[in-house]
Amino acid sequence: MEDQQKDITIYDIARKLDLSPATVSRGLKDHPAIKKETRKRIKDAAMKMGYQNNLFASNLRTKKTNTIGIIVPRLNSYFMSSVISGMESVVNARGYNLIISQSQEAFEKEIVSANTMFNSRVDGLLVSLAYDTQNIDHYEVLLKKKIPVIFFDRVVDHPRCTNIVIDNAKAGYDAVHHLLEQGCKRIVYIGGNLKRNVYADRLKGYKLALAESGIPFDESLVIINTLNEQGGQDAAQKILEMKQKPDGIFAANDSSAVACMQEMKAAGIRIPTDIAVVGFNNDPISRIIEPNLTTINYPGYEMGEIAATTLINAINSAPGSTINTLVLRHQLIVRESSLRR
Amino acid sequence: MEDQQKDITIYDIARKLDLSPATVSRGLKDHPAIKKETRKRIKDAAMKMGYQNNLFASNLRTKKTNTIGIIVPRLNSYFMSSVISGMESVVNARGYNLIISQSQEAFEKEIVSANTMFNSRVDGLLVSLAYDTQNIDHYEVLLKKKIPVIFFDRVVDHPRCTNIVIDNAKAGYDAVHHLLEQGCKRIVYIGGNLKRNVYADRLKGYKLALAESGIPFDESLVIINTLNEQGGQDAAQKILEMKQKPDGIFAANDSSAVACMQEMKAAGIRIPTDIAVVGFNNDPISRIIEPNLTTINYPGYEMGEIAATTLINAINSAPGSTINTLVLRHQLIVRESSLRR
DNA sequence: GTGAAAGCGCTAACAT
DNA sequence: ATGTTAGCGCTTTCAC
Repeated sequence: MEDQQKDITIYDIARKLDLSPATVSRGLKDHPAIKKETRKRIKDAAMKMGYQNNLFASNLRTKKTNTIGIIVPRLNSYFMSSVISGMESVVNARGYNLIISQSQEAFEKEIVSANTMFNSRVDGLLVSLAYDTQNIDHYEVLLKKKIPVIFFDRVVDHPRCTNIVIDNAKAGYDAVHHLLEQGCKRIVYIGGNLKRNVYADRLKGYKLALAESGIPFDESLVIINTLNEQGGQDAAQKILEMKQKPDGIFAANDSSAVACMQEMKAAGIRIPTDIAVVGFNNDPISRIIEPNLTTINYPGYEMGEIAATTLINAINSAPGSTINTLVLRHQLIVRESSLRR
Repeated sequence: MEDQQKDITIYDIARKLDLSPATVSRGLKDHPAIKKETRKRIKDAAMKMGYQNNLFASNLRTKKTNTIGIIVPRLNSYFMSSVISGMESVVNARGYNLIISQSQEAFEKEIVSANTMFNSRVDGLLVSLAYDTQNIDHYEVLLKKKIPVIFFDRVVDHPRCTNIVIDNAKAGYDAVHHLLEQGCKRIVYIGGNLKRNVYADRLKGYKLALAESGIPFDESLVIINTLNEQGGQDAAQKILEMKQKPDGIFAANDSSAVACMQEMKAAGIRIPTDIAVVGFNNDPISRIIEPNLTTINYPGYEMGEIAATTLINAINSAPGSTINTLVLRHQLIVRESSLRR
């Protein structure tokens, strides 16, 4: 009997304390117009009676939800977990809730997720685009209502959205420049859909580094796929079948780099002697594979923190945030997989 | 000007169609009492006017939120991502939303998360306990309101909660039995806090397998720590310092097993010749480490699906769900790290 | 410093 | 088959 009781409301507290609901509401919120002592009485009573703020009622009134949405391609990478972790830490500290949705790397599902977020009336949205997202019309409905949308990692230019990224072109350049320094002449790039800035920009860096060394760009050395384990294996297959063997690989993520290395090792290729390899992300697996994988450190946790902070600032300041792009620092981490001298 | 317009409500639709708000509300919900044709008119108008259901208003009325909460220790493991993925798939299909919170393996933070979930008025809660959670009093407030709570993986017995697990004792037995078959005589167990069923039960299985082979249990072969990378390294250190070297290791997760292997390899120990190793979870890293790690396959995705389905059933059927424990199938996967004959 | 009253948008019991 | 009405619990303007 004593479970399933009705919820305590501010009316119950008001009655008990012989105050008006309005005063109770104010007292609970530490409104300065209420006497300190009254405030204390109210809070004590609320505590004792097991009062619990009804978010739906207040959201209905105030039209703020204190909820932030996140749409990511997938949760299952070390990078993404770090990002989410960073977001959670700032969001919680600022009193917001988080709802997370996975697009499963699919455009269609991303649209559904965006609508769900809209219907849940999130105060703001953090997005990393799916692999094959074609356009971002599905975010217009939020933007039209001045709900800020911030893109991170896999971003797209939009006049009203801030982007949080690393300098992918520079990172790609750093990776390939390093391979060239190690004496590589024929370097394969394994990347994802070039619609995604991260893969396109890393390719730009690749090209720039080659150009700088006077090496002509060779289309046939660019392999595009989904960059998962299967993708890495497929890439290895392609490389093994090349008539003119490459001597370096720059892969746009560590999972594909590792899968590719395993396949090549199984085929008797020595790394780095025959082929030097550089990955991307500094995933823990880069320190498990043998030889340990040279990679680009990607500050996921910090990216999450910054994206969330920027979003909350945008939510709380009326005018369209003026920051266009925020670029975090990356770093080449050299390990054995690429060391040839 | 045309952005930031006021939301369209059922009143707007009612006025436009010369109907009552009640009829519109019913029409939108496909209430059978409304003429098919009227329903269509209502829906068309809603679509055209850009109507969007206000969840707060309906939640306030109905006291159902269509939201399910998840509390997990951490998001950053392959296992957890798989579980969440499985949950998301069924939850979405059934029209529920998901809110996810990480306890960061800390009791204190788990309490906060539980309260947040309660305040968000989730319809049900899926929980895997933090490393050092002492008791589950913080879920009583939900249970008292008949909000179903289901534990998965790291569970605890409670008369009103269903548990979704694998048979950890049997899995531990399988792992150790396999090591014994391979000729191991002194087997180390690396596990986590024995307050957690998963680690306690795996230890039980370990003991049982030893007992069966007539090998006396040796307390000094049990290493308890946090099972992360650091934990694995620490365990390796301890093992290297043992006067009487063990010839087998059963680690309660793959990350610690892998970190331990790396440390031992660096110290010149040969695996499996000097020491055979078995891990737990079938994390992708088990196929990256060399030699590939023998492990227990843990069906994370399925566990997520089943936990979510069970929860939704509990939400929709008034009486206390009668299922107490649901046990999924596990499987020993033998790879090179343990093969000595 | 506190109270009265209206209304956020929706639903459901009760009419008709 | 549709309409009337009341109310979910909270916030906030205006009054005192």
